[in-house]
Amino acid sequence: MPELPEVETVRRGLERCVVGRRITGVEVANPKVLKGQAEPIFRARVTGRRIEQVARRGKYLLVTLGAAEAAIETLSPTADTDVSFTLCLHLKMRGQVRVSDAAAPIEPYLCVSLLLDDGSVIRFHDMWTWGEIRVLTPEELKAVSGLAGMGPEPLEAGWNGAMLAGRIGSRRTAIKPTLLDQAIVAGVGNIYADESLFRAKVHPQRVASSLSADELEVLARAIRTVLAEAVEAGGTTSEEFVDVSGSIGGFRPHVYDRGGKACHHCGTTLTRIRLGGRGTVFCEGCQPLP
DNA sequence: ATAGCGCCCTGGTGGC
DNA sequence: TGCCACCAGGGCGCTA
Repeated sequence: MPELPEVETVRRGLERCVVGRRITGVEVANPKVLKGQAEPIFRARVTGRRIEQVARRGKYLLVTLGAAEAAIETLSPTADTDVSFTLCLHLKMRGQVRVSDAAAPIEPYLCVSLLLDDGSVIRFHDMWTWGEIRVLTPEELKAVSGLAGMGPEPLEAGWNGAMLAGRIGSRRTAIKPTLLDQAIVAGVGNIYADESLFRAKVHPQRVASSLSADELEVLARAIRTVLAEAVEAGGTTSEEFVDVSGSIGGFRPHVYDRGGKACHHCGTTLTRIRLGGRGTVFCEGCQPLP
């Protein structure tokens, strides 16, 4: 569920709370989220390092780690002190990142804790354990397949209809599942694909390559606007998403998860279909097929 | 090359 | 009322 706005909300929270802090300890409660990275490697690469910056690429959180502190270095003999490591996180469907006092009660489904030098703790929770948290070298980071082929950031300068058109090329798939492809546009998931199509008044089953340049321009702008509004609101309102302090977001979708309810714009009952294996909600009144 | 599907996982729900 | 089958869903990797 966490998409670009939710991941960006978490990024901002981490930037505010943990940049400059040093990681003094690691607790792995559920190694499944390490996705095959050996626990001693994870531990050694993280321990003693300073959190330099927190970036986001699509739905990935990328935490840059600085040099290890000499005193702690000796406790981590396998740590490669010459390499700058990146803590690479993906929340997938149910992952949550929280920052709290180390003495605060532990929420359910805790997977990894990173203890910090000011007495706080970063906790990674994931009910489904689909999420990922690994510490990677620059080479390993480049090899992350999802990052390597990722499409443009829709909130950055240069994002427009022509860029979207270039990514879509001659694709014959429906526009909705096309928007979910991270190689087309970074960070859009099921919620914001539906919301963007609704805002752009584009039917989700339109063949992607059949959209005109004008329609793609409107759609590109709709994606940007919807994502920017959701970032501003601190992410979508859902029990499944909270920011680093545990607060839910303020963005309320117009169509997502509202199948069978009235369209906010025209009152038509919203239609729910399955498209590319994903639940899809749209308004037949506002988003007609041409 | 590209599209579609199964897989990972577990809480909530609808049906019997 | 209780139990169980089934559904949701991001992204990777395999298949056709």
